[in-house]
Amino acid sequence: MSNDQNKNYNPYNSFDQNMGSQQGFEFPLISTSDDHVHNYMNPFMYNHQLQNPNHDVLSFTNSVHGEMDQYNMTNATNVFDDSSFDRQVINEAGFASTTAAENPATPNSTVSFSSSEAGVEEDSSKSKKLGLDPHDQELGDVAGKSKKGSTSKKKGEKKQREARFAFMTKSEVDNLEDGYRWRKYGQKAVKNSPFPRSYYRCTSQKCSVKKRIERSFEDPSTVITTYEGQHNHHSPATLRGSAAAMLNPFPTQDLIFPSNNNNPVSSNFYTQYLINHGQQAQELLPHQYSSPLPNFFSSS
DNA sequence: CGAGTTTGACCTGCGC
DNA sequence: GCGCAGGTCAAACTCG
Repeated sequence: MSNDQNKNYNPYNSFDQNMGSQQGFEFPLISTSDDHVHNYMNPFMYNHQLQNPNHDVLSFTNSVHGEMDQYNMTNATNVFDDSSFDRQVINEAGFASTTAAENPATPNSTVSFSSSEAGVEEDSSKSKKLGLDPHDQELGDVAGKSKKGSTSKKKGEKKQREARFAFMTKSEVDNLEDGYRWRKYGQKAVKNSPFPRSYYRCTSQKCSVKKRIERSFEDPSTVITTYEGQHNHHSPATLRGSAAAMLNPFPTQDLIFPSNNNNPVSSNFYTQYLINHGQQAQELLPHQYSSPLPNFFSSS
């Protein structure tokens, strides 16, 4: 994909054309019309993950770095204000991400969405255009590199990226409770945004999971959280008896997914999950999202 | 006193 | 090569 093409690339278009119809699902949020602009790849990720368990999940929600226009996501605020959108917990999106991260078939994960699939470029320079940064090519080197400049990466070696998953929540609180303990290790001002980006690492030893939290400059009430890597341990909250935290590595509060009143099933992750697992859909409160337990949540 | 946060310096990659 | 931006380090600091 050329730069110009990349610039105008809309993942929703691509998915709609290349993936959605093939898989027999309807995802009403995958739309490029101004009235249905969504910064959620989650149903995409979810469905894609079901069909392609070997693929990592990436989200385009990194495109907050002044690049939203490229994806026609400028109406994010309207999305959140739209009463036709449901609010659901992250479970489904979470396991969609974690499936790839924990799938033993992918010891060294690679970028999932090639241009032939969804138009996501693996090339680091193009990734940057998408709001992805080249540092994310790195895998496993938790500390990155020493301050002295030494690096575990040999010269010319291509860094590999940890599985990443980003999503947006509408919340006054930046750091959403997700059952894990995090240590903040940095904060940076974000270009073109009045809101800083905070960097967190999982406090558990030998766990390389990181997350970044920043507020959308377009919708200050929206928090963008990006998880990177996979926990190699259970949630500390497990020990405290939090069922939700046991099963869900992602925040359970106020996560927003678009829904479609005309087709609530297709837009409901949980329901879709149940359907795909031959179970009856039912309404659940966030704290009830404890069953079924996706087996890929269990640590190996 | 340990755990977590703050913050300026440093490192790296990329575009020009 | 230089400047910029993102990401990380680590000493100093805060808090319970």
